[in-house]
Amino acid sequence: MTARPLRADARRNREALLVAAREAFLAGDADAHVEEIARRAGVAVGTLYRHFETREALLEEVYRRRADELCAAPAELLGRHAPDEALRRFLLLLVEHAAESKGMAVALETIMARDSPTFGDARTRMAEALDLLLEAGVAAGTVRGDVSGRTLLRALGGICSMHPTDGWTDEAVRITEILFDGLCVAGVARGAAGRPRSGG
Amino acid sequence: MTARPLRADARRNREALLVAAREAFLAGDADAHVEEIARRAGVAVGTLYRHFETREALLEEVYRRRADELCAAPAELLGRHAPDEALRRFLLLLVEHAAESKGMAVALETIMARDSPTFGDARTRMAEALDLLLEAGVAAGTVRGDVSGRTLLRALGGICSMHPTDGWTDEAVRITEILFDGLCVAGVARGAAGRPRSGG
DNA sequence: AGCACAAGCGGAGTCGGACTCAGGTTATGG
DNA sequence: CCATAACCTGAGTCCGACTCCGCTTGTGCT
Repeated sequence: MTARPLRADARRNREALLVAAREAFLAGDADAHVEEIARRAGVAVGTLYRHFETREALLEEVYRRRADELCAAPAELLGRHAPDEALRRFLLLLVEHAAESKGMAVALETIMARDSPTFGDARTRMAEALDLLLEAGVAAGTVRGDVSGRTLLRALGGICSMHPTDGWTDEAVRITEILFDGLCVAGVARGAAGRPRSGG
Repeated sequence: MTARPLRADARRNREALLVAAREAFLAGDADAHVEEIARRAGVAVGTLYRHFETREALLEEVYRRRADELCAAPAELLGRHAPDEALRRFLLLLVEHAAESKGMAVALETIMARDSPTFGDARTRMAEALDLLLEAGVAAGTVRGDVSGRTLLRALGGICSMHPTDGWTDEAVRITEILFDGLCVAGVARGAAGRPRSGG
């Protein structure tokens, strides 16, 4: 149980592997070969497997770290905005991140969509981040209380499972706004972004 | 160019392969082995590969056929309901299909999410089916015109990338209703869920 | 500094699953 | 009922994830 600290070289290698993997995965090559990642990190595959159970475990660690970075946002947003606005901004933040980095899109998609228990951790953190926002909104009476962060996450996952067609970002943002509006309690919805409901 | 008709035995084998693959894939085992599928169809792998370029090509054909079945629904729904109601029913139809069959969920997810050009065809048909409904709604003035079938498809894909947790269906239906409400033009939205839209 | 040794590392080798191809089999048109 | 092209088979190839064990090295102790 008592995990003694890693030896210095081991810690360095572990970090190098994560950096290499992050480069490969977040750069969009979700099926980069382990051999290649190990080579980039300057170690052999054996070393990679000493640090990560499987290829997928490495993938998860990379995505989990990325998710953690994003999960810091809600608390900060809540400090600066009303709950519903904070929620809106966070949703758009995720979508925009996905738009600008194919890797992030794959990451979001993977974390949210996959069945594998492996991603449960990242998924849970992400869902909790959303719950934080949703609950604040419910407490303020501006957001409906019958949708869980987890469910919302799935819808976002779908939206983010993108492929950079021209104009994708616009549509993704639009449908995210629709989703957001639906989450707001009727009549209390903010009018912020000046989004005219276009007729047709 | 002029494809002469398949020999009788070849046609039979091809069909048997599709049946076997459908059983495997739609039953939820999205990574069934080719060997197994061939065995179930009573042929050898070589035969499988004579009919389908790759494993993924077979997968696609199965999913494409399934998608075609579902794509027949919109036209029929439009004949019996107002456009917005038809749209709503179709969205819920997809979600419910996904709920009752893990395989269909995987199918929807795969068709909608994957980057591979392989699924472009099925994706396009599905998007067109949605476009049909959206356009009818726009013409009737009840549905907004700034969201494409393709985009909607993605959001649904996310919602459907489910894993049968208890209560999933309820949440999926709920978030789909939210999405639907958002698609309706303000003030004209049907009253079903009792959630009048705020003017934006 | 020097030593003991557990932690760590390298990389050839195993294993499993998608895919191929040479040779036998069979539908089909004449 | 023959010729032949289409078809089928399944052992073998290829390739990528993962393993294993002998060698190397950081670390704690004297």
